[in-house]
Amino acid sequence: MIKLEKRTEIIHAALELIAEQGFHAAPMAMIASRAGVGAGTIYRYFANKDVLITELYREIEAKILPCLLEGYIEKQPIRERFLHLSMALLRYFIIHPLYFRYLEQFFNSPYGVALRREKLLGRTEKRDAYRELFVEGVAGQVIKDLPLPVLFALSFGPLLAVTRDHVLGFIVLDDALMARTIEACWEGLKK
Amino acid sequence: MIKLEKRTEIIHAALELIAEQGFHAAPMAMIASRAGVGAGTIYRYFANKDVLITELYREIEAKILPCLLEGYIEKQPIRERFLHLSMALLRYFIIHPLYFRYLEQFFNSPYGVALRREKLLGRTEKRDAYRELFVEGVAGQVIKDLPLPVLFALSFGPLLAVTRDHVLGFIVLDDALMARTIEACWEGLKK
Amino acid sequence: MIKLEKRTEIIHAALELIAEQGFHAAPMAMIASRAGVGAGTIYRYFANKDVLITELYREIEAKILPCLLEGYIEKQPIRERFLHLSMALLRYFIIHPLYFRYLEQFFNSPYGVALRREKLLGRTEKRDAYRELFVEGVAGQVIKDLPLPVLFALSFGPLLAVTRDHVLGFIVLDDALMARTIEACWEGLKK
Amino acid sequence: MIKLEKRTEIIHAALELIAEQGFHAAPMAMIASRAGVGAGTIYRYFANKDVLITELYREIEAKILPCLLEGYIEKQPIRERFLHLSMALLRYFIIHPLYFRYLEQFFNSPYGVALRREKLLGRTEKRDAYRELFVEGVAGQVIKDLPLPVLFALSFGPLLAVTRDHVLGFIVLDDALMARTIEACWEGLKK
DNA sequence: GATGAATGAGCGTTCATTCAT
DNA sequence: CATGAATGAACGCTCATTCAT
Repeated sequence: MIKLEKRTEIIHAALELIAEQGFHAAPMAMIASRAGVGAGTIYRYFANKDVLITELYREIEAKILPCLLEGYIEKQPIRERFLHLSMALLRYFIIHPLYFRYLEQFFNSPYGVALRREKLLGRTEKRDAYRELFVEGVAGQVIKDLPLPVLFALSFGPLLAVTRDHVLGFIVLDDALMARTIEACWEGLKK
Repeated sequence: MIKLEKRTEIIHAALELIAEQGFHAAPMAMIASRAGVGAGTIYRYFANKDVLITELYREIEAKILPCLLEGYIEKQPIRERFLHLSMALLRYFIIHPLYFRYLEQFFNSPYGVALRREKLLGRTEKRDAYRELFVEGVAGQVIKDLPLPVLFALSFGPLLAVTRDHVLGFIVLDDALMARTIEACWEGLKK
Repeated sequence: MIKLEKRTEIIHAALELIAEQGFHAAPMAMIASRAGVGAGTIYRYFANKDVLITELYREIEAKILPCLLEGYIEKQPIRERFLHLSMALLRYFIIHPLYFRYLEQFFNSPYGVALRREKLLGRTEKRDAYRELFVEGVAGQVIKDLPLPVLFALSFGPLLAVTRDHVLGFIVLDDALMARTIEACWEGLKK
Repeated sequence: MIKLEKRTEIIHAALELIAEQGFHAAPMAMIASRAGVGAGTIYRYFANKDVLITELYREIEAKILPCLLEGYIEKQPIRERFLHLSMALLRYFIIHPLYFRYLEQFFNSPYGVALRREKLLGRTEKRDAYRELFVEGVAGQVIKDLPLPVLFALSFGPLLAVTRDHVLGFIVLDDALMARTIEACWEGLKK
């Protein structure tokens, strides 16, 4: 369908420009021209720039969750589940560096401020998998008895940092290094 | 000297506006008016906005390092030195939330992109204290044998994340919680 | 015939939107959607927006004239004929406030500028009824010997003003008030 | 003072463009270029286009009132006062046709809609002079006992209509014709 | 004939920077 | 030295019109 193709082109052009150069390098006219459409055309698919930016964010997020949960076995021990989720997360971002960079830009822009608040409060499903893990782990005395935000910090802090380093080319995250990094995170978490 | 006072006022106005609302809320005219100077005056102290923003960044960084090293004893065991540096870092940001928020804005803006690259490559002094620590720790088999960027990630990742959570009001970082968080980081690092 | 129905729908949609909210609230796409047709379809019936707007004006005008002349008796005295025409005019606008509001919008828009010139020069039929009246009245020394535009002003000026007040809800024009208002106009006209 | 000159130039450019061609012919860039200033400069004097348009309206209005009341004698009979005010009004518009045309454009645009409502309710000083006149005249049985809006219509309706005709060149309003026209209005008003 | 997706010129507005005073 | 008025390029967005289907 033509309609969907154009929408896809626009979303993709926005993704590339913003992920690669940041929001300041992505005026609507440039998004349009990279997408190969007229400037006004964008507004047939997105009410305004805010909506385009947020929609793109949601699309990315919607793609991540299923990947994390693929092969995820609820009955496994907490440690194994943590390793699984984290490995999946790292792999996803390594495969989709544009998504990672976009998310970084998004959360550090006025567009993402409101959403960041939500996320930090742990309202989203993706984090819910982690959240359940942490709650269960704390209750079962497997994980340190620290406030949830601190547990999140101990997990996502290093994971996102190494992903950034990989994406920027400072390190090469192969499976072995990912595994060792995640293992280190776990050692910080575990009681 | 009048000259320095104006410079200081300008820097401070920029700090407040950017830290509190982000770059998009800090046009030069607003910085000037909050600083109590004419719009053109800023250009007598800073060649352009880029320079102002970067200069402010450097000033903040220059203030942090001495604080981290205050009471820092080179001869202490690696663990103690890590705890010391990290405690000092957290305390510094808790006391100076404006600086923390500015740094976050800065690193996630076009202005900070070049510098981020530098930092990640570990060229700056502040990180050098940590760097020495890590190099020494790896050599002495006290710290995991992971690439330096990963070690940085395991340390700064959680520390900056909990600081953010504190600044945004999601948790309250008192000395005890800071200590436990840093301890957890250490457990991730140590062999 | 389908064709005529569509044309009617388009004209009617334009009438409603423009009369109720003004030209600025009536983009072609909105007219089309209210008319239940495609945006491009309008251009099969009207060469462009200008033509649509002008055509709508002409249709309204064409509807008014017969109403004014209904029951109009050429042989009656001038005063009675003036009262008749004016009463019919007021009643028409009271019954069709959308037409009245459209005409107001139209004459005060770029679209109507050219036509206004025409009208003021007295080239249109509707005014011709009045015009004959005035010419005859002046000749017969029944009406003041003033230039035609002044006589038009003394008649239409108050009539349109009270209609506007009625449509906007500032007064309620019942038959009695209409009659008294028209009578007052006549007293201004008569010798 | 340069500041005032620029402001004046901008106001004047807006007045000319809007009075002569209507709002549609007066984009900010054109106002700026006719005023001989940069596009951004207008915004140093007026917060936005709305404000410019409204400010211009207020300036015109503020100039009219004193002219109407010059030589106005409260103690004169109602008829004389009506003739005085109306003569002054007509003369003012004849001398300042641009003002007249601007006011017409203004009141028939979204900008003036709110103000029109106010005016029709008779809240403004200028009309207050007329209003007092009418109230007093009705009470003293000199003027027809009609609702105020109708009395306004019988006065302003013809006066504005003949002014328009003059400004557009359909008639030439000399003092004699003005006097006769106003006299005719009075005959419509008086008991 | 009818459609509505696509277009792009043109709008109002912002803001980093300059320069006459 | 310091100023702040002036600038104009660039932004996000609208809408009359076209044209492939």
